[in-house]
Amino acid sequence: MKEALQISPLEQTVFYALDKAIKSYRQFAQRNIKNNHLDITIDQWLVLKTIKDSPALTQKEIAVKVFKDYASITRIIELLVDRKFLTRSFHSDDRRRYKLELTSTGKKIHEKLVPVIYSNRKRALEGLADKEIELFQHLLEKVITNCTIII
Amino acid sequence: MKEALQISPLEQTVFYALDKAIKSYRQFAQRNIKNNHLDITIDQWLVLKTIKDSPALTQKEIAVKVFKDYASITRIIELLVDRKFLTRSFHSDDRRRYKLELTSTGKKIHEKLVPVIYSNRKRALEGLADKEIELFQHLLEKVITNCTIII
DNA sequence: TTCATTTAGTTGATATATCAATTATATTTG
DNA sequence: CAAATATAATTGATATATCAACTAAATGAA
Repeated sequence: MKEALQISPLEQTVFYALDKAIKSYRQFAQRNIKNNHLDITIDQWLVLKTIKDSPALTQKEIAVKVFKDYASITRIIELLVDRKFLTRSFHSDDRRRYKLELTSTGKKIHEKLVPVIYSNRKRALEGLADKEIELFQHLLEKVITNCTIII
Repeated sequence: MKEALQISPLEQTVFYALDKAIKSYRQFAQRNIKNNHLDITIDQWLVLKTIKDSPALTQKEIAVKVFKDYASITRIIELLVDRKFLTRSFHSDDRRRYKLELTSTGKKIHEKLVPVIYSNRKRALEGLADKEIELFQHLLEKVITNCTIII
């Protein structure tokens, strides 16, 4: 009996669930941010937070850290500057680089976002035991490794 | 002792790993598609496959099935038609709808993609036991549920 | 010191995501 | 039947992802 290579229905595949899970979380998180009258996207928040935590990073290093493309970082930073959350000035040592600093508005919105993000994460993981969360993270990292191996 | 609400470093959060996992998989899968000289995006493939499996769906139903926005489906279908993978004609019963059909080129590329996708999924899950995959899926669905609850 | 190379970042083109507004057709209701 | 409403799909605007080509500054070697 010959068997054709079968692709299972989308709904049954892990990667469909993976895609759906991160999208659901993003929609959920963005909705909560909006409901708190904070006008910023999740990706902008990620970059803002990264700069706050590590002000000395280059844009490339930021990109690696948040797992985004260099070009995306350029554009997100542009928007953050437009929205007055960031200032960009030349770096004293290396004129190819920029010095990025949060404005007081930037610091304020960061501060207001912290509890929202915190609660988002908590609610999204509700009902999972600590052990399960640990395992979850482990499984995700396994997939990341599998997909990143250079052959 | 007062304790500030602490947001852990990105690298340690589940949602960072979740985002990174699906992005890694997508990059991995897209690279393999390209290496097999198949010129199609993953999202286009998803929509093409869905139409092949369920030719009677409306675009809205397709959107729900692949967890994408209606507008995105319109545009992806537009591209699939441009690339001659699909034909679009009016539906006989309801003139608001379209009848979508794979062309022979569309069927061919679908057929060629099946083993590639199959191998992508397999390789991305290498080293995970069946039980672990099951649990993985279960955890993902839990997150999806948590983020989807309407309050 | 000059030229090649590397590094930091930008820009353009195309694909996708999201939200809101809009069009065209069907359906329901008074 | 006519008006109101619902449904299928599109369109415009803006944000992000990806890839390739490009600019400018720094570094390194001859």
